[in-house]
Amino acid sequence: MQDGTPVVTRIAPSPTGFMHIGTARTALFNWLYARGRGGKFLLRIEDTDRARSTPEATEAILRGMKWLGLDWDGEAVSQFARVERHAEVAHDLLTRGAAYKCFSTQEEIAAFRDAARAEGTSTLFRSPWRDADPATYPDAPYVIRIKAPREGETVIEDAVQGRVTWKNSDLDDMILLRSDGTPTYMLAVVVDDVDMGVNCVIRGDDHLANAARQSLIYTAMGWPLPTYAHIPLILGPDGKKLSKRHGATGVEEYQKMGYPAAGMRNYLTRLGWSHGDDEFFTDAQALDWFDLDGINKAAARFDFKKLENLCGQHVAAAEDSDLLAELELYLEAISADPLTDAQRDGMSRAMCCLKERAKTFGELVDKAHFVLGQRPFEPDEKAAKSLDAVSRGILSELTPHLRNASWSRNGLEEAIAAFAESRELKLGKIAQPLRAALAGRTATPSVFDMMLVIGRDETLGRIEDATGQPTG
RNA sequence: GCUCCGUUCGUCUAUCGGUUAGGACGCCAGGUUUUCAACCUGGAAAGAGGGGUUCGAUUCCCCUACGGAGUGCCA
Repeated sequence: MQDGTPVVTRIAPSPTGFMHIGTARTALFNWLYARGRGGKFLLRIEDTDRARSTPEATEAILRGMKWLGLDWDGEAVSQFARVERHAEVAHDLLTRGAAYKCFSTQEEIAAFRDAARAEGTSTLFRSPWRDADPATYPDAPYVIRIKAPREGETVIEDAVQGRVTWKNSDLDDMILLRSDGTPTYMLAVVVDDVDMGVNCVIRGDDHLANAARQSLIYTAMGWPLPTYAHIPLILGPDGKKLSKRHGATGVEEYQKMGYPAAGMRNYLTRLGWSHGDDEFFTDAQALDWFDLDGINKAAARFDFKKLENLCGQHVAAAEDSDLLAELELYLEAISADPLTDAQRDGMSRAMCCLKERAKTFGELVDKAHFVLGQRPFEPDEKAAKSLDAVSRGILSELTPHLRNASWSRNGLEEAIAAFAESRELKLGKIAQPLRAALAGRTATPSVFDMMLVIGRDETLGRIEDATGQPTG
Protein backbone atom coordinates (compact mmCIF):
# COMPACT_ATOMS: atom_id res chain seq x y z
CA MET A 1 0.00 0.00 0.00
CA GLN A 2 1.22 3.47 -0.80
CA ASP A 3 2.51 5.78 1.86
CA GLY A 4 0.00 8.29 3.01
CA THR A 5 -3.04 6.24 2.05
CA PRO A 6 -5.10 5.48 5.11
CA VAL A 7 -5.23 1.83 6.04
CA VAL A 8 -8.54 0.12 5.37
CA THR A 9 -9.03 -3.34 6.82
CA ARG A 10 -12.06 -5.54 7.21
CA ILE A 11 -13.36 -8.65 8.85
CA ALA A 12 -15.49 -10.82 6.59
CA PRO A 13 -17.15 -13.62 8.54
CA SER A 14 -19.68 -15.96 7.04
CA PRO A 15 -22.90 -16.24 9.05
CA THR A 16 -23.15 -19.98 9.19
CA GLY A 17 -23.15 -20.47 12.95
CA PHE A 18 -21.79 -18.66 15.95
CA MET A 19 -18.77 -16.36 15.89
CA HIS A 20 -15.63 -18.45 16.29
CA ILE A 21 -12.99 -17.25 18.73
CA GLY A 22 -10.46 -17.39 15.89
CA THR A 23 -12.60 -15.08 13.82
CA ALA A 24 -12.74 -12.76 16.80
CA ARG A 25 -8.97 -12.63 16.99
CA THR A 26 -8.69 -11.97 13.28
CA ALA A 27 -11.21 -9.16 13.69
CA LEU A 28 -9.20 -7.85 16.62
CA PHE A 29 -5.97 -7.78 14.61
CA ASN A 30 -7.69 -5.95 11.77
CA TRP A 31 -9.27 -3.53 14.20
CA LEU A 32 -5.99 -2.84 15.99
CA TYR A 33 -4.09 -2.35 12.77
CA ALA A 34 -6.59 0.07 11.26
CA ARG A 35 -7.57 1.96 14.41
CA GLY A 36 -4.00 2.16 15.56
CA ARG A 37 -3.03 4.17 12.52
CA GLY A 38 -6.08 6.27 11.90
CA GLY A 39 -7.49 3.98 9.25
CA LYS A 40 -10.83 2.33 8.75
CA PHE A 41 -12.10 -1.02 9.91
CA LEU A 42 -15.02 -2.46 7.94
CA LEU A 43 -17.39 -5.36 8.42
CA ARG A 44 -18.73 -7.48 5.61
CA ILE A 45 -21.03 -10.44 6.08
CA GLU A 46 -20.17 -13.14 3.57
CA ASP A 47 -23.65 -14.49 3.12
CA THR A 48 -23.50 -15.71 -0.45
CA ASP A 49 -24.00 -19.30 0.64
CA ARG A 50 -27.77 -19.01 0.85
CA ALA A 51 -28.27 -22.51 2.09
CA ARG A 52 -26.10 -22.06 5.17
CA SER A 53 -26.42 -18.38 6.00
CA THR A 54 -28.90 -17.39 8.68
CA PRO A 55 -29.97 -14.06 10.14
CA GLU A 56 -29.46 -15.51 13.61
CA ALA A 57 -25.81 -16.17 12.83
CA THR A 58 -25.41 -12.62 11.56
CA GLU A 59 -26.88 -11.33 14.80
CA ALA A 60 -24.47 -13.50 16.77
CA ILE A 61 -21.55 -12.00 14.88
CA LEU A 62 -22.73 -8.47 15.54
CA ARG A 63 -23.24 -9.24 19.23
CA GLY A 64 -19.79 -10.80 19.48
CA MET A 65 -18.15 -7.82 17.85
CA LYS A 66 -19.96 -5.41 20.13
CA TRP A 67 -19.12 -7.36 23.24
CA LEU A 68 -15.44 -7.30 22.33
CA GLY A 69 -15.67 -3.61 21.66
CA LEU A 70 -14.69 -3.94 18.02
CA ASP A 71 -16.57 -1.12 16.39
CA TRP A 72 -16.61 -0.95 12.63
CA ASP A 73 -16.96 1.98 10.27
CA GLY A 74 -20.20 2.43 8.37
CA GLU A 75 -22.85 -0.20 7.90
CA ALA A 76 -22.10 -3.91 7.78
CA VAL A 77 -22.02 -4.86 4.11
CA SER A 78 -23.98 -7.84 2.85
CA GLN A 79 -22.04 -9.67 0.22
CA PHE A 80 -25.16 -11.26 -1.15
CA ALA A 81 -26.61 -7.84 -1.87
CA ARG A 82 -23.78 -7.24 -4.30
CA VAL A 83 -24.21 -10.24 -6.58
CA GLU A 84 -24.99 -8.13 -9.62
CA ARG A 85 -21.74 -6.22 -9.27
CA HIS A 86 -19.86 -9.51 -8.97
CA ALA A 87 -21.49 -10.83 -12.12
CA GLU A 88 -20.65 -7.58 -13.84
CA VAL A 89 -16.96 -8.03 -13.08
CA ALA A 90 -17.09 -11.64 -14.23
CA HIS A 91 -18.45 -10.52 -17.58
CA ASP A 92 -15.92 -7.73 -17.71
CA LEU A 93 -13.22 -10.34 -17.30
CA LEU A 94 -14.87 -12.29 -20.10
CA THR A 95 -14.70 -9.41 -22.53
CA ARG A 96 -11.13 -8.72 -21.53
CA GLY A 97 -10.29 -12.25 -22.54
CA ALA A 98 -9.15 -13.00 -18.98
CA ALA A 99 -11.96 -15.46 -18.42
CA TYR A 100 -13.99 -17.92 -20.47
CA LYS A 101 -17.22 -19.85 -20.53
CA CYS A 102 -16.91 -23.47 -19.53
CA PHE A 103 -19.66 -25.94 -20.37
CA SER A 104 -18.24 -28.94 -18.54
CA THR A 105 -20.82 -30.39 -16.18
CA GLN A 106 -20.25 -31.09 -12.52
CA GLU A 107 -20.61 -34.79 -13.25
CA GLU A 108 -17.86 -34.66 -15.85
CA ILE A 109 -15.56 -32.82 -13.49
CA ALA A 110 -16.27 -35.15 -10.59
CA ALA A 111 -15.60 -38.14 -12.80
CA PHE A 112 -12.31 -36.61 -13.91
CA ARG A 113 -11.23 -35.99 -10.32
CA ASP A 114 -12.13 -39.48 -9.21
CA ALA A 115 -10.11 -40.94 -12.02
CA ALA A 116 -7.17 -38.64 -11.32
CA ARG A 117 -7.18 -39.53 -7.66
CA ALA A 118 -7.36 -43.22 -8.49
CA GLU A 119 -4.37 -42.91 -10.78
CA GLY A 120 -2.51 -40.63 -8.41
CA THR A 121 -2.23 -37.90 -11.01
CA SER A 122 -3.05 -34.20 -10.64
CA THR A 123 -6.66 -33.44 -9.82
CA LEU A 124 -6.36 -29.97 -11.32
CA PHE A 125 -9.20 -29.73 -13.79
CA ARG A 126 -8.22 -28.47 -17.22
CA SER A 127 -11.33 -27.31 -18.98
CA PRO A 128 -11.57 -28.24 -22.66
CA TRP A 129 -13.42 -24.96 -23.23
CA ARG A 130 -10.51 -22.70 -22.33
CA ASP A 131 -9.60 -22.00 -25.91
CA ALA A 132 -12.72 -23.26 -27.61
CA ASP A 133 -14.22 -21.38 -30.55
CA PRO A 134 -17.40 -19.59 -29.38
CA ALA A 135 -19.03 -20.93 -32.54
CA THR A 136 -18.88 -24.38 -30.98
CA TYR A 137 -20.60 -23.32 -27.73
CA PRO A 138 -23.64 -25.47 -26.99
CA ASP A 139 -26.92 -24.03 -25.80
CA ALA A 140 -26.38 -25.17 -22.24
CA PRO A 141 -25.61 -23.79 -18.78
CA TYR A 142 -22.05 -22.68 -18.29
CA VAL A 143 -19.77 -21.29 -15.61
CA ILE A 144 -17.28 -18.52 -16.09
CA ARG A 145 -13.73 -19.52 -15.25
CA ILE A 146 -10.67 -17.37 -14.99
CA LYS A 147 -8.03 -17.96 -17.60
CA ALA A 148 -5.11 -18.48 -15.27
CA PRO A 149 -1.61 -18.25 -16.68
CA ARG A 150 0.05 -21.63 -17.11
CA GLU A 151 3.61 -20.42 -17.43
CA GLY A 152 5.74 -18.64 -14.87
CA GLU A 153 4.90 -18.15 -11.23
CA THR A 154 2.71 -16.16 -8.91
CA VAL A 155 4.28 -14.47 -5.92
CA ILE A 156 2.59 -13.11 -2.82
CA GLU A 157 4.57 -10.82 -0.56
CA ASP A 158 2.92 -11.61 2.73
CA ALA A 159 3.52 -9.38 5.74
CA VAL A 160 3.56 -12.41 8.02
CA GLN A 161 4.54 -15.37 5.88
CA GLY A 162 7.11 -13.57 3.80
CA ARG A 163 7.48 -14.20 0.08
CA VAL A 164 5.44 -17.19 -1.00
CA THR A 165 5.73 -18.55 -4.52
CA TRP A 166 3.54 -20.86 -6.59
CA LYS A 167 4.19 -22.27 -9.99
CA ASN A 168 1.36 -21.15 -12.20
CA SER A 169 1.05 -24.68 -13.46
CA ASP A 170 -0.23 -25.56 -9.99
CA LEU A 171 -3.00 -22.98 -10.15
CA ASP A 172 -6.32 -23.92 -11.75
CA ASP A 173 -8.88 -22.00 -13.73
CA MET A 174 -11.15 -21.38 -10.79
CA ILE A 175 -14.81 -20.68 -11.25
CA LEU A 176 -15.83 -17.05 -10.97
CA LEU A 177 -19.51 -17.28 -11.75
CA ARG A 178 -21.55 -20.42 -11.18
CA SER A 179 -23.90 -21.84 -13.74
CA ASP A 180 -26.81 -20.24 -11.91
CA GLY A 181 -25.16 -16.87 -12.36
CA THR A 182 -24.11 -16.41 -8.72
CA PRO A 183 -20.54 -15.47 -7.86
CA THR A 184 -18.11 -17.72 -6.04
CA TYR A 185 -16.27 -16.62 -2.95
CA MET A 186 -13.05 -16.13 -4.92
CA LEU A 187 -14.63 -13.49 -7.13
CA ALA A 188 -16.81 -11.89 -4.47
CA VAL A 189 -14.04 -11.21 -1.93
CA VAL A 190 -11.85 -9.53 -4.47
CA VAL A 191 -14.60 -7.37 -5.96
CA ASP A 192 -15.93 -6.39 -2.54
CA ASP A 193 -12.52 -5.62 -1.11
CA VAL A 194 -11.69 -3.44 -4.06
CA ASP A 195 -15.04 -1.64 -4.03
CA MET A 196 -14.85 -1.10 -0.30
CA GLY A 197 -11.36 0.30 -0.60
CA VAL A 198 -9.78 -2.44 1.49
CA ASN A 199 -6.03 -2.21 1.06
CA CYS A 200 -4.89 -4.52 3.82
CA VAL A 201 -6.18 -8.04 4.22
CA ILE A 202 -5.43 -9.71 7.54
CA ARG A 203 -7.01 -13.17 7.65
CA GLY A 204 -6.43 -16.74 8.68
CA ASP A 205 -3.60 -18.57 6.95
CA ASP A 206 -6.08 -21.09 5.62
CA HIS A 207 -6.53 -18.41 2.97
CA LEU A 208 -2.89 -18.22 2.00
CA ALA A 209 -3.31 -20.38 -1.08
CA ASN A 210 -6.41 -18.38 -2.00
CA ALA A 211 -4.34 -15.22 -2.08
CA ALA A 212 -2.41 -16.54 -5.05
CA ARG A 213 -5.57 -17.37 -6.94
CA GLN A 214 -7.26 -14.12 -6.01
CA SER A 215 -4.26 -12.13 -7.11
CA LEU A 216 -5.01 -13.37 -10.61
CA ILE A 217 -8.27 -11.44 -10.56
CA TYR A 218 -6.58 -8.30 -9.30
CA THR A 219 -4.02 -8.54 -12.04
CA ALA A 220 -6.54 -9.26 -14.77
CA MET A 221 -8.64 -6.27 -13.71
CA GLY A 222 -5.62 -4.03 -13.31
CA TRP A 223 -6.34 -3.49 -9.61
CA PRO A 224 -3.52 -2.98 -7.09
CA LEU A 225 -2.99 -5.85 -4.71
CA PRO A 226 -3.74 -5.26 -1.03
CA THR A 227 -1.15 -5.87 1.66
CA TYR A 228 -1.64 -9.44 2.73
CA ALA A 229 -1.07 -10.75 6.24
CA HIS A 230 -2.02 -14.38 6.73
CA ILE A 231 -2.10 -15.15 10.41
CA PRO A 232 -1.88 -18.62 11.91
CA LEU A 233 -4.88 -20.36 13.38
CA ILE A 234 -5.61 -20.77 17.07
CA LEU A 235 -5.25 -24.33 18.33
CA GLY A 236 -6.88 -26.05 21.28
CA PRO A 237 -4.80 -26.72 24.42
CA ASP A 238 -3.86 -30.11 22.95
CA GLY A 239 -2.45 -28.58 19.79
CA LYS A 240 -5.33 -29.75 17.65
CA LYS A 241 -7.59 -27.48 15.69
CA LEU A 242 -9.91 -25.70 18.09
CA SER A 243 -13.22 -27.50 17.97
CA LYS A 244 -16.33 -28.15 20.03
CA ARG A 245 -14.47 -30.98 21.68
CA HIS A 246 -12.29 -28.41 23.47
CA GLY A 247 -15.26 -26.67 24.99
CA ALA A 248 -15.83 -23.04 24.15
CA THR A 249 -15.24 -22.06 20.54
CA GLY A 250 -17.74 -19.22 20.19
CA VAL A 251 -17.02 -15.73 21.52
CA GLU A 252 -20.34 -15.52 23.30
CA GLU A 253 -19.42 -18.51 25.39
CA TYR A 254 -16.47 -16.56 26.73
CA GLN A 255 -18.74 -13.73 27.70
CA LYS A 256 -20.95 -16.21 29.51
CA MET A 257 -17.93 -17.61 31.32
CA GLY A 258 -17.54 -14.14 32.75
CA TYR A 259 -14.31 -12.98 31.17
CA PRO A 260 -14.07 -9.21 30.88
CA ALA A 261 -13.83 -7.95 27.31
CA ALA A 262 -10.64 -6.01 28.02
CA GLY A 263 -8.96 -9.19 29.28
CA MET A 264 -10.11 -11.09 26.21
CA ARG A 265 -8.69 -8.42 23.94
CA ASN A 266 -5.38 -8.45 25.79
CA TYR A 267 -5.11 -12.22 25.75
CA LEU A 268 -6.19 -12.66 22.15
CA THR A 269 -3.85 -9.90 21.01
CA ARG A 270 -0.92 -11.48 22.81
CA LEU A 271 -1.75 -14.90 21.37
CA GLY A 272 0.42 -15.01 18.28
CA TRP A 273 1.63 -11.44 18.50
CA SER A 274 4.22 -9.87 20.69
CA HIS A 275 5.78 -6.56 21.55
CA GLY A 276 8.92 -7.61 23.36
CA ASP A 277 8.12 -8.96 26.81
CA ASP A 278 4.93 -6.98 27.31
CA GLU A 279 2.14 -9.22 28.59
CA PHE A 280 -0.42 -7.02 30.30
CA PHE A 281 -1.42 -3.94 28.38
CA THR A 282 -4.26 -1.54 27.85
CA ASP A 283 -6.19 -1.00 24.64
CA ALA A 284 -4.35 2.27 24.14
CA GLN A 285 -1.01 0.49 24.34
CA ALA A 286 -2.15 -2.30 22.04
CA LEU A 287 -3.34 0.27 19.53
CA ASP A 288 -0.04 2.05 19.76
CA TRP A 289 2.15 -1.04 19.57
CA PHE A 290 0.33 -3.38 17.23
CA ASP A 291 2.05 -4.02 13.95
CA LEU A 292 2.13 -6.77 11.37
CA ASP A 293 5.77 -7.64 11.93
CA GLY A 294 5.04 -8.63 15.52
CA ILE A 295 2.79 -11.44 14.38
CA ASN A 296 4.14 -14.93 14.84
CA LYS A 297 4.16 -17.40 11.96
CA ALA A 298 3.37 -20.49 14.00
CA ALA A 299 -0.04 -21.46 15.33
CA ALA A 300 -0.61 -20.85 19.05
CA ARG A 301 -2.52 -22.91 21.58
CA PHE A 302 -5.27 -21.46 23.67
CA ASP A 303 -4.36 -21.34 27.36
CA PHE A 304 -7.20 -20.69 29.80
CA LYS A 305 -4.85 -20.22 32.75
CA LYS A 306 -3.14 -17.32 31.13
CA LEU A 307 -6.44 -15.88 29.97
CA GLU A 308 -7.66 -15.97 33.56
CA ASN A 309 -4.52 -14.39 34.90
CA LEU A 310 -4.75 -11.53 32.45
CA CYS A 311 -8.46 -11.11 33.11
CA GLY A 312 -7.77 -10.90 36.84
CA GLN A 313 -5.36 -8.06 36.22
CA HIS A 314 -7.87 -6.25 34.04
CA VAL A 315 -10.66 -6.64 36.57
CA ALA A 316 -8.39 -5.23 39.27
CA ALA A 317 -7.32 -2.34 37.09
CA ALA A 318 -10.77 -1.38 35.82
CA GLU A 319 -12.83 1.56 37.01
CA ASP A 320 -15.53 0.52 39.48
CA SER A 321 -18.31 2.01 37.40
CA ASP A 322 -17.13 0.30 34.22
CA LEU A 323 -16.96 -3.02 36.01
CA LEU A 324 -20.45 -2.60 37.35
CA ALA A 325 -21.78 -1.80 33.88
CA GLU A 326 -20.06 -4.80 32.33
CA LEU A 327 -21.21 -6.98 35.20
CA GLU A 328 -24.82 -6.12 34.41
CA LEU A 329 -24.22 -7.06 30.77
CA TYR A 330 -22.77 -10.34 31.98
CA LEU A 331 -25.82 -11.08 34.12
CA GLU A 332 -28.01 -10.38 31.13
CA ALA A 333 -25.88 -12.67 28.95
CA ILE A 334 -26.28 -15.59 31.31
CA SER A 335 -29.97 -14.82 31.78
CA ALA A 336 -29.55 -14.16 35.49
CA ASP A 337 -31.81 -11.83 37.44
CA PRO A 338 -30.85 -8.20 36.98
CA LEU A 339 -29.50 -6.30 39.96
CA THR A 340 -32.04 -4.56 42.19
CA ASP A 341 -31.33 -0.94 43.06
CA ALA A 342 -30.15 -2.01 46.50
CA GLN A 343 -27.86 -4.64 45.04
CA ARG A 344 -26.43 -2.23 42.52
CA ASP A 345 -25.79 0.26 45.29
CA GLY A 346 -24.13 -2.35 47.50
CA MET A 347 -22.13 -3.66 44.59
CA SER A 348 -20.77 -0.27 43.74
CA ARG A 349 -19.75 0.35 47.33
CA ALA A 350 -18.11 -3.08 47.58
CA MET A 351 -16.46 -3.02 44.17
CA CYS A 352 -13.15 -1.64 45.35
CA CYS A 353 -12.53 -4.59 47.68
CA LEU A 354 -14.11 -7.12 45.35
CA LYS A 355 -12.28 -6.41 42.14
CA GLU A 356 -8.80 -7.24 43.35
CA ARG A 357 -9.81 -10.79 44.20
CA ALA A 358 -11.80 -11.77 41.11
CA LYS A 359 -10.72 -12.92 37.67
CA THR A 360 -14.16 -13.23 36.17
CA PHE A 361 -17.58 -11.73 36.68
CA GLY A 362 -18.70 -15.06 38.06
CA GLU A 363 -16.14 -14.79 40.84
CA LEU A 364 -17.07 -11.18 41.39
CA VAL A 365 -20.70 -12.13 41.93
CA ASP A 366 -19.72 -15.02 44.13
CA LYS A 367 -17.56 -12.90 46.41
CA ALA A 368 -20.20 -10.21 46.47
CA HIS A 369 -22.67 -12.51 48.17
CA PHE A 370 -22.41 -10.51 51.41
CA VAL A 371 -23.77 -7.47 49.63
CA LEU A 372 -26.06 -9.17 47.12
CA GLY A 373 -27.87 -11.36 49.63
CA GLN A 374 -29.97 -10.26 52.58
CA ARG A 375 -30.60 -11.20 56.18
CA PRO A 376 -30.72 -13.72 57.48
CA PHE A 377 -27.58 -15.14 55.80
CA GLU A 378 -27.93 -18.88 55.94
CA PRO A 379 -24.38 -20.20 56.47
CA ASP A 380 -23.23 -22.79 53.97
CA GLU A 381 -21.69 -26.04 55.18
CA LYS A 382 -18.19 -24.72 55.72
CA ALA A 383 -19.34 -21.46 57.25
CA ALA A 384 -21.53 -23.37 59.67
CA LYS A 385 -18.44 -25.12 61.00
CA SER A 386 -16.93 -21.75 61.86
CA LEU A 387 -20.01 -20.95 63.89
CA ASP A 388 -19.81 -23.55 66.61
CA ALA A 389 -20.87 -22.74 70.17
CA VAL A 390 -17.46 -21.41 71.17
CA SER A 391 -17.25 -19.14 68.15
CA ARG A 392 -20.76 -17.86 68.64
CA GLY A 393 -19.78 -17.01 72.19
CA ILE A 394 -16.79 -15.07 70.97
CA LEU A 395 -18.97 -13.13 68.55
CA SER A 396 -21.41 -12.25 71.27
CA GLU A 397 -18.63 -10.94 73.41
CA LEU A 398 -17.22 -9.00 70.52
CA THR A 399 -20.47 -7.23 69.88
CA PRO A 400 -20.21 -4.45 72.45
CA HIS A 401 -16.73 -3.59 71.20
CA LEU A 402 -18.10 -3.25 67.71
CA ARG A 403 -20.94 -1.12 68.96
CA ASN A 404 -18.48 1.33 70.43
CA ALA A 405 -15.79 1.20 67.77
CA SER A 406 -15.18 4.06 65.44
CA TRP A 407 -16.51 2.77 62.10
CA SER A 408 -13.41 3.15 59.99
CA ARG A 409 -10.82 0.69 58.81
CA ASN A 410 -8.42 1.73 61.54
CA GLY A 411 -11.08 1.92 64.21
CA LEU A 412 -12.33 -1.58 63.45
CA GLU A 413 -8.87 -3.07 63.23
CA GLU A 414 -7.94 -1.56 66.53
CA ALA A 415 -11.15 -2.65 68.23
CA ILE A 416 -10.83 -6.23 67.07
CA ALA A 417 -7.11 -6.40 67.74
CA ALA A 418 -7.67 -5.13 71.25
CA PHE A 419 -10.45 -7.65 71.81
CA ALA A 420 -8.25 -10.45 70.47
CA GLU A 421 -5.45 -9.47 72.78
CA SER A 422 -7.69 -9.30 75.82
CA ARG A 423 -8.92 -12.85 75.13
CA GLU A 424 -5.52 -14.11 73.99
CA LEU A 425 -7.05 -15.13 70.72
CA LYS A 426 -5.48 -15.15 67.31
CA LEU A 427 -7.14 -12.85 64.84
CA GLY A 428 -8.24 -15.85 62.79
CA LYS A 429 -10.29 -17.17 65.66
CA ILE A 430 -12.39 -14.08 65.48
CA ALA A 431 -12.26 -13.33 61.79
CA GLN A 432 -13.48 -16.74 60.65
CA PRO A 433 -16.70 -16.80 62.60
CA LEU A 434 -17.23 -13.14 61.92
CA ARG A 435 -16.83 -13.84 58.21
CA ALA A 436 -19.32 -16.68 58.42
CA ALA A 437 -21.79 -14.46 60.25
CA LEU A 438 -21.44 -11.56 57.87
CA ALA A 439 -21.55 -13.51 54.63
CA GLY A 440 -22.57 -17.08 55.34
CA ARG A 441 -19.49 -18.06 53.36
CA THR A 442 -15.85 -18.83 54.01
CA ALA A 443 -14.38 -17.07 50.97
CA THR A 444 -15.11 -13.37 51.05
CA PRO A 445 -13.38 -10.02 51.05
CA SER A 446 -11.69 -8.91 54.25
CA VAL A 447 -14.02 -8.85 57.24
CA PHE A 448 -13.05 -5.23 57.84
CA ASP A 449 -13.98 -4.28 54.29
CA MET A 450 -17.28 -6.06 54.62
CA MET A 451 -18.17 -4.29 57.83
CA LEU A 452 -17.25 -0.96 56.31
CA VAL A 453 -19.40 -1.63 53.29
CA ILE A 454 -22.52 -2.83 55.08
CA GLY A 455 -22.30 -0.50 58.06
CA ARG A 456 -22.65 -0.91 61.79
CA ASP A 457 -26.34 -1.70 62.08
CA GLU A 458 -26.28 -4.36 59.42
CA THR A 459 -23.11 -5.86 60.90
CA LEU A 460 -24.65 -6.15 64.33
CA GLY A 461 -27.82 -7.53 62.83
CA ARG A 462 -26.02 -10.29 61.00
CA ILE A 463 -24.06 -11.23 64.11
CA GLU A 464 -27.29 -11.43 65.98
CA ASP A 465 -28.72 -13.69 63.28
CA ALA A 466 -25.72 -15.97 63.60
CA THR A 467 -25.47 -16.13 67.37
CA GLY A 468 -29.15 -16.17 68.07
CA GLN A 469 -28.32 -13.67 70.79
CA PRO A 470 -29.81 -10.20 70.77
CA THR A 471 -26.97 -7.74 70.42
CA GLY A 472 -28.83 -4.86 71.89
C1' G B 1 -0.92 -37.95 -3.82
C1' C B 2 0.26 -32.78 -5.04
C1' U B 3 1.04 -27.49 -3.41
C1' C B 4 2.02 -24.15 0.47
C1' C B 5 3.09 -22.98 5.70
C1' G B 6 5.11 -24.02 10.39
C1' U B 7 8.70 -26.33 14.58
C1' U B 8 12.74 -22.05 21.34
C1' C B 9 10.89 -24.27 28.68
C1' G B 10 4.25 -27.92 29.78
C1' U B 11 1.91 -23.19 27.38
C1' C B 12 2.37 -17.96 25.22
C1' U B 13 6.74 -15.77 23.69
C1' A B 14 11.94 -12.59 23.45
C1' U B 15 16.34 -13.17 20.57
C1' C B 16 16.68 -10.15 14.25
C1' G B 17 25.21 -14.66 13.73
C1' G B 18 28.64 -13.97 19.29
C1' U B 19 23.59 -14.01 25.52
C1' U B 20 25.12 -17.96 31.85
C1' A B 21 19.07 -18.46 25.66
C1' G B 22 15.36 -13.55 28.75
C1' G B 23 10.11 -12.69 30.33
C1' A B 24 5.03 -14.26 31.37
C1' C B 25 1.33 -18.10 32.69
C1' G B 26 1.34 -22.68 35.03
C1' C B 27 4.10 -25.88 38.37
C1' C B 28 7.33 -26.95 42.93
C1' A B 29 9.55 -24.98 47.69
C1' G B 30 9.64 -21.19 51.34
C1' G B 31 7.65 -16.46 53.28
C1' U B 32 3.59 -13.00 54.36
C1' U B 33 -1.58 -13.39 55.60
C1' U B 34 -8.42 -12.91 58.86
C1' U B 35 -10.64 -16.77 54.36
C1' C B 36 -10.31 -16.37 49.07
C1' A B 37 -7.48 -13.83 45.80
C1' A B 38 -3.15 -11.31 45.83
C1' C B 39 1.87 -10.43 47.11
C1' C B 40 7.40 -11.52 48.14
C1' U B 41 11.78 -14.94 47.61
C1' G B 42 13.86 -19.10 45.40
C1' G B 43 13.61 -23.44 42.00
C1' A B 44 12.87 -27.06 38.01
C1' A B 45 11.95 -26.27 32.81
C1' A B 46 13.50 -25.09 25.80
C1' G B 47 16.36 -24.23 20.46
C1' A B 48 12.65 -31.63 16.63
C1' G B 49 16.84 -34.67 14.14
C1' G B 50 20.77 -34.65 10.48
C1' G B 51 23.81 -32.16 7.11
C1' G B 52 26.00 -27.74 5.37
C1' U B 53 27.63 -21.99 5.19
C1' U B 54 30.66 -19.33 8.87
C1' C B 55 36.06 -17.86 13.10
C1' G B 56 31.20 -18.62 15.40
C1' A B 57 24.77 -20.85 14.60
C1' U B 58 18.47 -20.90 18.06
C1' U B 59 19.32 -17.26 14.22
C1' C B 60 21.16 -18.35 7.05
C1' C B 61 20.66 -22.82 3.37
C1' C B 62 19.34 -28.11 2.34
C1' C B 63 17.27 -32.89 3.79
C1' U B 64 14.30 -35.82 7.17
C1' A B 65 10.58 -36.21 10.94
C1' C B 66 6.34 -34.29 12.99
C1' G B 67 2.21 -30.77 12.85
C1' G B 68 -1.12 -27.61 10.00
C1' A B 69 -3.64 -25.52 5.72
C1' G B 70 -5.25 -25.86 0.70
C1' U B 71 -6.37 -29.05 -3.23
C1' G B 72 -15.25 -27.57 -4.28
C1' C B 73 -20.21 -24.65 -9.20
C1' C B 74 -18.18 -23.80 0.50
C1' A B 75 -16.63 -19.45 2.57
